[in-house]
Amino acid sequence: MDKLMLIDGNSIIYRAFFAMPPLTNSSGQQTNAVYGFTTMLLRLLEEHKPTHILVAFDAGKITFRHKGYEDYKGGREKTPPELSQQFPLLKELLTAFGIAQFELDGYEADDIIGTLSKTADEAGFNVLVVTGDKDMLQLASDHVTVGLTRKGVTEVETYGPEQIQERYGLKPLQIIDLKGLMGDTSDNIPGIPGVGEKTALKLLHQYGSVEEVLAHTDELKGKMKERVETHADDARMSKELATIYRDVTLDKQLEDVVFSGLRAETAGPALAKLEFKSLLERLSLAGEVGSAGADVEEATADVTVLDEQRISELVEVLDHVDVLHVETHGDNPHHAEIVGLIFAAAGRQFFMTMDVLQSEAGTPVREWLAAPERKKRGHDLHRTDLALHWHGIEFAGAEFDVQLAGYLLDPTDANQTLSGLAAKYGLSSIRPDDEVFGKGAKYKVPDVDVLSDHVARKAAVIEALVPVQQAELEKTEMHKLFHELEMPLSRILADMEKQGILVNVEELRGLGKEFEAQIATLVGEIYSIAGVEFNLNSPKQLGEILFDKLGLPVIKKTKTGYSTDAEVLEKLAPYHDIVQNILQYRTIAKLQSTYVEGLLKEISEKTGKVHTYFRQTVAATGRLSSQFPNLQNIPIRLEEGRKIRKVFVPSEPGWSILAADYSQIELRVLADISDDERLKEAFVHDMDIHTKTASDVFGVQAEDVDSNMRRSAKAVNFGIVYGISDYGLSQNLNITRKEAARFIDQYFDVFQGVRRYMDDIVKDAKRDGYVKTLLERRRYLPEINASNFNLRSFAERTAMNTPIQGTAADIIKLAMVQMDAALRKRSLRSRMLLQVHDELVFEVPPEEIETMKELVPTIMEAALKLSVPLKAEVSYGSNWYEAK
DNA sequence: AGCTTCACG
DNA sequence: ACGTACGTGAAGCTA
Repeated sequence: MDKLMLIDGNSIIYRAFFAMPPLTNSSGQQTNAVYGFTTMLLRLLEEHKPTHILVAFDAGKITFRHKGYEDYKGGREKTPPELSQQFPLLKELLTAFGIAQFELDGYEADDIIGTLSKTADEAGFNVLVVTGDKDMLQLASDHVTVGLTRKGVTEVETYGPEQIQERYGLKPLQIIDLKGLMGDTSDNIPGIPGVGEKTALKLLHQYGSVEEVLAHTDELKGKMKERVETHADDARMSKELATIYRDVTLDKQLEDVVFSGLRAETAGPALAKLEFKSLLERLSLAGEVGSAGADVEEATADVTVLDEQRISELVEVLDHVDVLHVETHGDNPHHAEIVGLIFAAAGRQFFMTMDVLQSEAGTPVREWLAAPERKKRGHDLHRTDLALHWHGIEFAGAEFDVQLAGYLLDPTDANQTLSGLAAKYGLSSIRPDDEVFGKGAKYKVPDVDVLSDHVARKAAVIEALVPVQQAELEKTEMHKLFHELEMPLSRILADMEKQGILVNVEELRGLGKEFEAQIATLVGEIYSIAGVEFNLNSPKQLGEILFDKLGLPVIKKTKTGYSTDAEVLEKLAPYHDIVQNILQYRTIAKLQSTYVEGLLKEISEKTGKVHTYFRQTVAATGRLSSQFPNLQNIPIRLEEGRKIRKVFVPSEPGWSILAADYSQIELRVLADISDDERLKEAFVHDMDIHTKTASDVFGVQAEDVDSNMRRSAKAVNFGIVYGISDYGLSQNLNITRKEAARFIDQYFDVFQGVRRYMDDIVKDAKRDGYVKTLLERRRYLPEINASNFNLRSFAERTAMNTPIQGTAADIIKLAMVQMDAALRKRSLRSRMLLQVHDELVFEVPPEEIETMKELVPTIMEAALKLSVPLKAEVSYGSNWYEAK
């Protein structure tokens, strides 16, 4: 049976605030009311196990009740700041718990609760209303129970019609009459002076209602008669004020308040942030994995350290390996050392070092590692794969990676280490690696007993995590995304990285020579103009020269001093010749240090190639990132830098580099998810989207769009994708905020579907606490309801941007999985080498060029069916530069 | 280690 | 009034 719990947020937090002793977190923020509220909430969850929950808050200062009676709640003390500061904390915590909350301008929490309890009652729910306010007893019915807090908030006493009868001798609705007669000083409801609970009850037991009492004043006597007659209007008005309005129009449906248990991956951190340690421990998620926690302790008790003789003990149970963990050292997985391996199998744990694995006796284990049908569960199997590969050991069959699962469950959590995951899921703790091994130069592998114990704990935690995360992935509908996209992709990425891309070193050194000469000239000129030599790479020294010595106007400041970024320098260029030289120096120096010297350092001695590492668990939107070296930011916009691309060449003679990129994928995704007719039509006809936007926004024919209009429209389109703000657009276009705001308004007037999307997605985020992509990838936005304007605005822009950027990321990932399958199926020799967000780069033998020219864009365009076509453009050449 | 700058999508 | 455009990684300087 469905059970709805409706909580009167204001009433409970108020009571909690006054009932709880002051409690402050380490940053000095008082948290006692949130703590009291949460304690009560957790107790209610355990006791009542609701399927639906809503916490209602009062909104705005003026409710419809004030319209008839201006003094309503007049006598009330102003909310103390120590309490009002706690509202945002509570709202943030509720969001993290996955509990819906709601407020509506002009209405009190009572009315929202009254309305929803009625709806739910009619829909056959059992309803529990939780409040500190006796008025709410009027809501009770056969299926609606009212819980009143007693003694602060620690206990809740529940009332149905029977209990109300027992306590007051009244029907639930007569509570309103009771209030009408006796009033309520806390809400400044007058009632009849001199009539308290006792008298009011006596009157009601005799006459039944305020109206009946007033109709029979002749039967009353003396002072009482006089009072009732003089204050008849007060009584009627008081009754009206006390009546909870049960027919508010809400855009809140019962399905919006479904509660499917505390959301473990966000509830834990949110409680930790508030420093509610005792609650963290008693939290149901700790209970949920409590037995797993015990298993961790047990599993680590028995670790067998294998040598060449004893390796057979593991070989015998290889069929039953539950978890594999390879402990590595080093940031770059291509160069990672392997400290040791641990296998959890048949309730035992087996540890070995690399020399054992690589010995003759290790052969069956190596075969097991290489067998794709032998499924592996572990942490960061992508890294494991690469590390083993460079040690001459092949790896296949990754089935469940707890790091990748942790990332999907909360992509913004930077700590996806096992130690972090263990803490988050309330498992037995793992010491941080830094502490066990030491960090940086102090890194040292400890004795084998310490080491094997440490990694055994890791294996045990992985084993405990797998079922918990699997359940969470199912609950959040991300299991398909995980098993069918991210897990397969991790193997594909590893393959691309092992393959690497060949660098023409002579060509790169040649470019380095050219840059070196240019830098020397520029530096000489700059020093001579400045009249002194200084460190050009120091923004501080450069600032002193420009602003103190040469007296140029200060355009912008940074935290630490003058800003000297390119935007500032552009504005300073007219004032002094030195500025242009500095800009040019910056450009070339960047190319030299990052792209010539940086790239040279990353070329593998073994292969002569660069083997980047695509990180699959860092970007909050679902994108990949690239490291060691970053091959996703190789210059292209300026010709000087673009030349760098010439050094990326095919690894076999006669082959070509082929690149295919999506055209306007983010705006096409926006067209699809916003369902904006105009935007969709633009893509159905494959128009130049910026020109089309300009023509629509400025109301001119497409052929009359000049370059300035197109440039503005392009900036607006970018802004839309980023989560538009007038300020951001004004900065980008160098116009005033007002003008930018006008552009945006005009844009939204034309693209009304986009406006609706932007409004709706922010609303959804405020309600759910997260946004998602077309493939159900989630991103939680805990700050979406923050009272701090900056934090909230940032979260709102993120809410707008993430579904767009994230869906585009989903699409190209799908294309990569499908591309990999197609290359295999057709036994093509072409190799996928790089992904650059909306672009895939391959090396292709000559006889496959024609095939790949067709195949790659075809697969990219069909990767996911949208309501607008996707478009991919392909080109190829003898190096990456030529593939344009 | 944190800041500033700048390369990419 | 509030002060930013979304997402990354690398290099060099400063404290």
